[in-house]
Amino acid sequence: MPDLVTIIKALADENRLRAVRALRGRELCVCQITELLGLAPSTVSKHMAILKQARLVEGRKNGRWMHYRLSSNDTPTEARQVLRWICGSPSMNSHVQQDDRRLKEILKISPEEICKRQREK
Amino acid sequence: MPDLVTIIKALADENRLRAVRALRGRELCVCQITELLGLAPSTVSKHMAILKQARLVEGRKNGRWMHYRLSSNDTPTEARQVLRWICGSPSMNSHVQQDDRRLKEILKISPEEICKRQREK
DNA sequence: ATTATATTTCGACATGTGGCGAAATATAGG
DNA sequence: CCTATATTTCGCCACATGTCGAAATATAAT
Repeated sequence: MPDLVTIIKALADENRLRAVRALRGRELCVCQITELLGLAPSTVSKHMAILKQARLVEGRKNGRWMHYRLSSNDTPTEARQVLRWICGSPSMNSHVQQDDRRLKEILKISPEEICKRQREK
Repeated sequence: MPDLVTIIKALADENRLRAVRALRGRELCVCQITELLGLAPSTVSKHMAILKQARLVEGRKNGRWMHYRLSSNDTPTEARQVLRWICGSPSMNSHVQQDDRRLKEILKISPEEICKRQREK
């Protein structure tokens, strides 16, 4: 249903690309992505909605937490191809290596702890 | 040199996508693309400049005519992959089939004739 | 040289987009 | 039921982007 332009527009933003890349091989909840990108939760929520509308990611609600993952079966062929392309692309942008490192740290602590810290700021 | 975001942003526009698709397997001059897209020449020129900066197309000047083609050797790997993807994607947008038809008509007449007609409007 | 003309650059404008904070929503836990 | 809280929606703002027409540029033709 979402055509090629919708998919490409969804990916034509640095932060959304970083989010997509962070979702390789795992689910992340909004607060984790927020922590990685350093944006307001409302902004991250909007970004994820755009990715979801393009069928690039899927959401799964678990209690108060919303988990996002790269979409799999449901995905149009175009989207799946481009996801492989983006996740495989080594020189995506200047954040790649730093994001990988930061994400490793983020995954060490629980989402609860992340939210708590974010509240305190 | 142009990173992934630059390339994707260059493609995140309906008219630029149509232009790229029209360039499969052939060169086109600005007036031909202008005729296809139905935009002002200055607008088309700007679009082509954006595609060129992302190294998705190359320009060749021949007299007063500027010919654009999909870039080949010079292209970064990312760009070449995504070009294949876009040109191969069947359900790109609602214009695909109509564009293919119109382009066939446009190629029948000479660029000189196209420019003449455009001047008269 | 002067004129014609294909393209690009420039200036202006309307619209789209990314960002935040505040308010709304939904759910867990007392 | 009431409070706490993770996320989303809404309203707003600054800035980017697509578009055009006019002016500038470069080249062909007379």
